Amino acid sequence: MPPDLLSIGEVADRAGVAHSALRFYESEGLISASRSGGGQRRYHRSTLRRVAFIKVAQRVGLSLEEIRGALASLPQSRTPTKIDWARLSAAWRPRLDEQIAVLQRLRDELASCIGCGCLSLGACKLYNPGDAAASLGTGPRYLLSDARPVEGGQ
Amino acid sequence: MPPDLLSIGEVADRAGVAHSALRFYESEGLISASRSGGGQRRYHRSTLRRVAFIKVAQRVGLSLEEIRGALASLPQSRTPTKIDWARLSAAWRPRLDEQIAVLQRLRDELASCIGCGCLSLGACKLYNPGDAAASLGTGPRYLLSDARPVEGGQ
DNA sequence: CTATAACCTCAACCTGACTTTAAGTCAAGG
DNA sequence: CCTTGACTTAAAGTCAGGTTGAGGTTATAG
Repeated sequence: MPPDLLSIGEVADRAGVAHSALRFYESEGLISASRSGGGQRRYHRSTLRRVAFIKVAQRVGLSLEEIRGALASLPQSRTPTKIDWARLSAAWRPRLDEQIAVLQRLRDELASCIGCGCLSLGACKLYNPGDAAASLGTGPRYLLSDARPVEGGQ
Repeated sequence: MPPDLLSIGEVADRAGVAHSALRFYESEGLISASRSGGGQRRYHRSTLRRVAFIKVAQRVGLSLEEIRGALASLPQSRTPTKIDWARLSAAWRPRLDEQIAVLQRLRDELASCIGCGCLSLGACKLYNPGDAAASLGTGPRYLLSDARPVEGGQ
């Protein structure tokens, strides 16, 4: 194996994603790889960080398409630096703030609604369509499973 | 039309959901309807509240399966009262609290990570797998679109 | 009585993020 | 050389939460 190049199995193990996911990311233009003589994928070490970025971005709620856009804004001419990555992830902050605010609003509405006992289509804010921030997306929701205790700030 | 019974179009209009969604909910056992002589659906008025409940529960992040479970705990012998509905939705509060806490933790980790500049697979909490509360689910995410301003508590 | 709007069923399709399967190839140890 | 595990491709499958379409029926206004 050429120096400093990783097989798909190594990247999968180290980054904690499935082989199939790496191939899928490649097909979606999120990562890339050179090939060995026999046609096997060989990843640059920086791919590890790229994949890690993808995973964190997903936690924040970005779609793969948005992540692709973010990754495309990285410099192509050189391996991205810490500063490049920090710039990208700093952009997530307002997004998280907004997600939190949406949930807090919902919680508050729920509290006042249970308090007043209305729960009616006409009068109740909860039933008010128009807050299109409603959906948390389709698909399986493991949102609340296995949430880690706070265990003290970093 | 028999008194106090609603057609699917009326329910769809008043509850703000598509006809197809109502049929789908019925197929999933979330709502039910009697039939007219010609086989058209006739909904009891309480179906409006039931559908409203489904929509709010979805905002909170419950799957249709969970919602079906919650609805199944309602009394079958009588039309549910405000108190019945309030009891169900009160159970959402801790769930929302937890969702908010998860996002706040993520935001805090992000902040410290940008501050320290690490963003590395080994050292960075952000890249730490094990917080399985990661996913917000697959599918389209309109989480942040059209978030309503707070406009004063109810 | 007729036009037409509203309704019916059933099957197929959609999105997103992957995983699974089938059938075959490559790499490394013994 | 042979075996075994890691790898290759392409296509199909999965899940949730519906939507869309075809082909046909019912309800109601005029």
